[in-house]
Amino acid sequence: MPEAGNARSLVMRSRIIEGAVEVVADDGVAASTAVIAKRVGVAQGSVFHHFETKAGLLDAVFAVLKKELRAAVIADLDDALPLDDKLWLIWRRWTDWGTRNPARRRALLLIGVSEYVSSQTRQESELESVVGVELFQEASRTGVLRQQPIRFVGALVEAVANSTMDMMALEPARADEYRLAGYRAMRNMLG
Amino acid sequence: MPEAGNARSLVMRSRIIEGAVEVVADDGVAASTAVIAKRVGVAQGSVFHHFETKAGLLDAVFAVLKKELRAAVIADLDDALPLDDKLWLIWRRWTDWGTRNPARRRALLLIGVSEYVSSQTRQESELESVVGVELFQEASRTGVLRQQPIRFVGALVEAVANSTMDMMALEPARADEYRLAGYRAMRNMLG
Amino acid sequence: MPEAGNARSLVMRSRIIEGAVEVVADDGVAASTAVIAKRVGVAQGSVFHHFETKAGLLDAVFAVLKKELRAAVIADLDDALPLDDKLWLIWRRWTDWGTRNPARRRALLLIGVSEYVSSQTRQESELESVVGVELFQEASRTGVLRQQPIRFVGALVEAVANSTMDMMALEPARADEYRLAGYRAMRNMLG
Amino acid sequence: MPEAGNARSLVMRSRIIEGAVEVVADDGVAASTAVIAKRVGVAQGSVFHHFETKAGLLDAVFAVLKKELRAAVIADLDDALPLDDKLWLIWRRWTDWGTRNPARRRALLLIGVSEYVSSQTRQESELESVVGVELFQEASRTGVLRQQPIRFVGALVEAVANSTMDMMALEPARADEYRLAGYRAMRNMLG
DNA sequence: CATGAATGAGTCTTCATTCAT
DNA sequence: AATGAATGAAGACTCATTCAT
Repeated sequence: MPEAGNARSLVMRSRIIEGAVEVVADDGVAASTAVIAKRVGVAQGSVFHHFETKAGLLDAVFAVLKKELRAAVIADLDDALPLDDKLWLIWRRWTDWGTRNPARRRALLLIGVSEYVSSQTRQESELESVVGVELFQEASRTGVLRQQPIRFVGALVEAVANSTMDMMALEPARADEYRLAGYRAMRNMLG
Repeated sequence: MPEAGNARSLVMRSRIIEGAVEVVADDGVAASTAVIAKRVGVAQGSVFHHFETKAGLLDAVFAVLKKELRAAVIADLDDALPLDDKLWLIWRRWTDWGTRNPARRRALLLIGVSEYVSSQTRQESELESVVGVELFQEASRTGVLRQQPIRFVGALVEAVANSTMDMMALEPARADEYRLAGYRAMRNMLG
Repeated sequence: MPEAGNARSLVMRSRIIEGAVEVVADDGVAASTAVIAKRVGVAQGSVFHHFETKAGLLDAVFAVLKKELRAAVIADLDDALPLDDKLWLIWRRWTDWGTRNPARRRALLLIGVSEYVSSQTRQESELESVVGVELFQEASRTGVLRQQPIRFVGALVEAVANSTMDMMALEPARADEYRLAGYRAMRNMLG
Repeated sequence: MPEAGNARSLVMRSRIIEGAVEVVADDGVAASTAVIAKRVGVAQGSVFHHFETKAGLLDAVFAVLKKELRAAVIADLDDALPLDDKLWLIWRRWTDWGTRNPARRRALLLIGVSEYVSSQTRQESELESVVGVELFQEASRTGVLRQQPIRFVGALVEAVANSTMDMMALEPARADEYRLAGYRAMRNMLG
């Protein structure tokens, strides 16, 4: 396991993660490490030079994708904006990310429901999300979900977002319409 | 492969399906057919007398659970009831089923996201759901989701239901509260 | 793992054990299970149908060889015989077994010093040996080893026997001479 | 490969050998070179700057330990001493070395029965032992082992010594007693 | 029909060794 | 000389599936 790792090593680590994203998106989490290695063009053993186990690799993939998604959604959010503008901006970025990175979205979903994510990573990624979710909770403060745990609100919003993105992927021609309908549904749901 | 099958054979088929439900709920879809056979108390080979492949078995499990859930939710629905009463009744039955059959719900979810479900079964189970979903669509006819495909509405409702049941399972002491909050959120979402 | 196992299965189990004996004698305990399977002419997986792990296999080999050696040495020992006649008979049978079964002797030795033998098997095989070792202890009752634990006496006798068999294997032409010299050395050692 | 090597290089070579002793004593000859390197605190690759192969390393370890044991046993032996005094002195030194260096003794034993020792090293170490063994042979000149090859005598003495040291290690409280009993047994054996 | 032994392709993982830096 | 990243050939073990009984 390279502790700090030189530049070349870090590049290789990233390449393996990217390969895993693609392969998992294609074949699910049951995809073999051999296929991942082949996709990246490295030796099988090299995968285990960078990640202790397959679980360690997929855990890292999950963490990376979560962080990436969060960054894409939250980046440079103007605090001065009205809440609704912020929510709509987040929604647009979120669904954009999903539309532009179908493989990443699919990999994130698949790994997320698998047993490959360590509870630590799951916890950390949940914690980091809090900032974004808080805005949705704020929006729900006058609705039927007031007094519900942030976890519940977050789960509901995420569920609606994912269903929306599923539709957008299914009918790209009407993607904009689905995005808006999904947003309004979510907005109404919060109350 | 017993096409129609005598009574004894059908019983065994059911027992294998039930065993698969339990094992998948415990160990995920990666559970081996050998473990399923052992749980049921039959020989490994017997599983393949009733199902051509493991995929065929899990496909059948999925179909059975979907049908069962649908039956539990839709059964004896009094057409004369006001729409909102019908929806609440459905919601209560749905979440009850999930609360009382955590293994079945988990198995249904896990198999549902796996590659073991044939597209035919997926299509059929979607078609069968239509009757129930129509009520939700009807409820959405004046809201932000009016003119959205029934598939979208259905997916949204299902997503909210599942998030609700997740919370109910997480904190059984507050299950009733989550059930109601989830229902209202769903109701608001439809508009 | 076949619980009782039918005749055919038991035969295969024995064949795998015999194959393991040969391969371990040739290549040491580091020999791969694949080579063992190939030597026997069965599929690799079949080895694990009969033995849970490689350790389980070698453990069984050890137990079988120990039991076999013991049987060959102790069988039909006339209690009426004078002690010295008994000891010499045992010695001859022991060294005969070693001479006639070089592979078995080598495998027994190699597995014995490896970490593949479970402590349970080791204990059991030690317990079973007691009967034979008691005679040597009896012979040592007037010598310098009187009052030493039977385990010590047993270890010393076994050590001398093995050194003797090593020499016999090295120079088969003088095997009889080494056998006798070894016996006398052991006899003197006991006192 | 440093042929002669400067001082620093020789030091490192020694450190690697010492690391290998410890690791082999702990984990057996199957221990990986990576673990050895880590124990020493050098890079994996560095091991192979000083030893061509793992076999080469363990071969060297074997030679070093053999030489060390021999030196500890034979050093400054007063030729004027009576034979029996010399033998007892050797015996005490031998068993002392084993008691004080359990890891070294264990490593020596484990490597000795492995396939890592080259036949050349084995031969050389046997040759060097001759000087010590000669004394035992001399002692056996009137006993049942007279006219037996020195190799046989040596093997027998070594076998008894090792069994003795095993017992000493097993019950340190009675170590002195076992040492003496083992010596007398050996002495009687030689005749 | 039921059984469970047998199969062999496939999985994750380890490790001695090489080599660019 | 020293490093440690990269390699790829094995290794132990799993498992869906087949088939003789």
